[in-house]
Amino acid sequence: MKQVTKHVIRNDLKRLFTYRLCLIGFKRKGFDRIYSYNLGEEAGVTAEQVRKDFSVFKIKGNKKSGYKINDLLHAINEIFKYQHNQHVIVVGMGNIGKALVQYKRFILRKMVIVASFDIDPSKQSKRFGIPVMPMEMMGEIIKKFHVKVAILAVPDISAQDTANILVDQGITGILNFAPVILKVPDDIIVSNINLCDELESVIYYTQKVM
Amino acid sequence: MKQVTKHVIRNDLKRLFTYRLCLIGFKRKGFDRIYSYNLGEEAGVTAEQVRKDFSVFKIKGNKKSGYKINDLLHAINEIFKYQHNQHVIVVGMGNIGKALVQYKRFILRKMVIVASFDIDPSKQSKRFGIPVMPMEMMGEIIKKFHVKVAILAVPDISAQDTANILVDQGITGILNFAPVILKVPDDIIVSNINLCDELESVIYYTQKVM
DNA sequence: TAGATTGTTAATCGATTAACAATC
DNA sequence: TAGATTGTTAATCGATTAACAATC
Repeated sequence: MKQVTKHVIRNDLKRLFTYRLCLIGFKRKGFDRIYSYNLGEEAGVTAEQVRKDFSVFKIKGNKKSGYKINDLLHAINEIFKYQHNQHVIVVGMGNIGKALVQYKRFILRKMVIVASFDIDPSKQSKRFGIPVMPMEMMGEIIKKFHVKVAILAVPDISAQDTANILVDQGITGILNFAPVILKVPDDIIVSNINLCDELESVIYYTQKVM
Repeated sequence: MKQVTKHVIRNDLKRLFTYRLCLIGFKRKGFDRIYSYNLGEEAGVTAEQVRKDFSVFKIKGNKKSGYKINDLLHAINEIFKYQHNQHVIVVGMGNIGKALVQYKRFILRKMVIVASFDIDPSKQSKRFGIPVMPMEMMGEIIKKFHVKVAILAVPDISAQDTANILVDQGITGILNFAPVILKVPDDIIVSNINLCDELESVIYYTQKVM
């Protein structure tokens, strides 16, 4: 029943995020329209890739004058509109957890952290804009705020146990910072961020003579 | 001259990190030897993938009795040995920067943060085990500690300017947390971690009926 | 209209998986 | 030895790129 999940961000979705970032940049610089060639160059992909991606997501341009930046931004936001104002919880208030509850950009992207949890009672007294609660209150909060997604930032030894609790309480998506391959039912989405792996990779490539 | 870089973690390298994690787990459970099948199952890939990866990195097993866990761990560590005890700096001491300088796991993986930097003088008085210095001292520290890799955690508006300074000072690898596509010379390694994109992706897939 | 760009289909490229000989 | 597993080559699959007709 429990199964290893693989890594979820599809490449085309990731590129869509990148395009949005670039489009906001172009707009800020005063551009109104854009060609697949310009956007591709900025985003670090080919023009064909850009057109192909838009084609997959049914985003249309104009055969002569390219794409209107506002239309593209609107179309991309439309793809993600159901994700807006979703409630998220953070479990584990160590260094990473604390940073994430205070991370301003989630709000700008309309993702709302409603509560955080930690087993350590001394952390529960502290406040970072949102309350830090004991683990026992998780079920109640998940129900109250219809939370579907949790950020898991507990120590690696307790990661699997905590993930099991989250799934039992109705969480269907986990952004996991613990360096552990979580085993969850296969309808649960897990995405892993391993900061050590990321940093070590960069070091690896800088050391490597290419 | 300046060029957009793409995303650096090669899939096989990423899997190597995953294998290491799994192997440590197996070892802890008392295992001594392992088959490609077991490791694949634990890591969420096929047995063929495991054998292929080991083949690429010239890691040998035994045709009857599989792989010795200690040999595998040793071989994987050998691949990354030149990365050990590399010095790293953190630029930007906001939420993310602060969390990273206090992140214990980097040390366990033999990556050493030697200093951090922030333009805000009020942050420079604070200490998190390592000193927070004014940006002007960056060149000196980079030279003194032979730093090649920087973690970039400044606000998005200053990310490109800061990256330019880093490259000028001799940094060749950047782990970038700012939601910006950095333009750097093409011999510079850039890896991007975009926390909003990661969280939004998880939400996207949980909302999507599949 | 002529030229340039999109949108889509076909070709290519790379990565994963299958097959199987080698061999412990 | 017989059976099982590795290691590598070939086949498949999927993603990216090229080509080009449609069209503004």
